[in-house]
Amino acid sequence: MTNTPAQADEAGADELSLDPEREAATKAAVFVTAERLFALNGFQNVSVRDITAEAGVNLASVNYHFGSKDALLFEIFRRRTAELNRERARMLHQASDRNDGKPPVREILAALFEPPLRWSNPAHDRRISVQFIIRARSEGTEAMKEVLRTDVSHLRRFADALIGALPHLAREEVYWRLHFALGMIHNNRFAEFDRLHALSDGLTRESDVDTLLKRMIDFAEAGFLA
Amino acid sequence: MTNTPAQADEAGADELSLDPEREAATKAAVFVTAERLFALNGFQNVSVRDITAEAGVNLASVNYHFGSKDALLFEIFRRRTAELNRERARMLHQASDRNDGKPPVREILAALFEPPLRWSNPAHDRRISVQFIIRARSEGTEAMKEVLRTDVSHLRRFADALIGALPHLAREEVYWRLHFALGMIHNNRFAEFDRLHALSDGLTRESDVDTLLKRMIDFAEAGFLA
DNA sequence: TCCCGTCTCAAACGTTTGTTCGGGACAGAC
DNA sequence: GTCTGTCCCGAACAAACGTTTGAGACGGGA
Repeated sequence: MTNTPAQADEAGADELSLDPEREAATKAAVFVTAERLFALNGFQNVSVRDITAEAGVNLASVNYHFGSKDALLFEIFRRRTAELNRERARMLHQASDRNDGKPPVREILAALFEPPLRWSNPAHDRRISVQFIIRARSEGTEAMKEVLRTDVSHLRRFADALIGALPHLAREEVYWRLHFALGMIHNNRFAEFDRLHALSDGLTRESDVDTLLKRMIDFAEAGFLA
Repeated sequence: MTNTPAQADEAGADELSLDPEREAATKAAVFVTAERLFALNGFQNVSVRDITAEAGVNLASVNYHFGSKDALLFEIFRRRTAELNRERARMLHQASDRNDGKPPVREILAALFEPPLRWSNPAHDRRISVQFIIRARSEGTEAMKEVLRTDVSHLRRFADALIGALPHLAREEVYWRLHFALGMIHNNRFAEFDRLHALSDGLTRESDVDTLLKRMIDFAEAGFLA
């Protein structure tokens, strides 16, 4: 019973506490390496051996520190989505403060689009995290999809804010348009940008994040105000 | 050398010819069963044994008729995307004829959205095919992604038509907005609808395809005309 | 010094995977 | 009848997979 700290760790650290100081260097190395490989190559195309080999740790480290491969995947998923939702909520809160509790559509969309888009900047550390989150939406474990299906608490405030900003629209209509706007984000994958690049004969460039953000907000705002 | 018809078949039937009469019943059974299982459970989560067991054929049938599991996947992908592109091109052509070669944005978007959306109707046979195609975009083989990245010939006519309908817009802008509109389609997955359903407390219903189509076109048209 | 909890290690386990093999059934041509 | 090509079958193969095991290294507290 001495060689199973994964379950004890789960019970102890209820909150998402990283504590880089105290945490074992091996566990952190597995975490970041796994996130990168999963994001780049897909969940099923990366084996535990690939992770541990690239991280320079022992094969058994994954099961020792995380319990299983799926549990490792789920922990990365939980931490990154929590960070993203926190940042989005922070921006929405600021927008609400700036507008006496009634932010306009444009600022609500900015709070929704800007965090993942800014993180997608090639210079940004979290570029990989965004790709991981997007991938989880289609390739995720059943546990992940269960969360994605049922846990919509982070979207409630955005839906309510949009309903408040569009009082003339039926609530049903607002939900659908939020659904469409979210789809625009999930389409921000490597392959989709490559297709766009090929279609436009190199006219479109991915690098300019601020311009892309403005384009997305313009498009979605017009859709909401239609 | 007698037991390898897969390669000879590839050379012989250059075009996508099904010929249900002449084609072996086993091959057709493998094809439709594989498509359904792949679409429902994901490419990597379905084994050759799952397919052959459910289809009621021998395990070796996949390799005998298609060469390999990946080749089977690719053949399904090629046939279904070809059918989808053909239907879209047909609708765009009709819209062009109706408008003296200059169809408006709304009809172009209808040609883009309507085929996959109408096929997604629960009553429609091709519901599975649409899910397969959507899945190929994120879980596909490297061969599929290569096609998705480079082969954009089917989108050329849509991009040109949109540029013609929006002469005041910069070409670059049109390409980006087409990219956004396509993202709205790819978001039409089971899990995404479930999330929308949970978020709206059951206010939104998936079943009504015509209403959804109108909503999507309204949203995207406003984005293009912004 | 001894003990104990934490962590790492090489090695192996059992399962599942895609693929291949040889044989045989069946039908049409000669 | 004999041959030939097509197709199906059970059986096996080698590889890769996630996971488990038992032992050992290390360090702080008694």
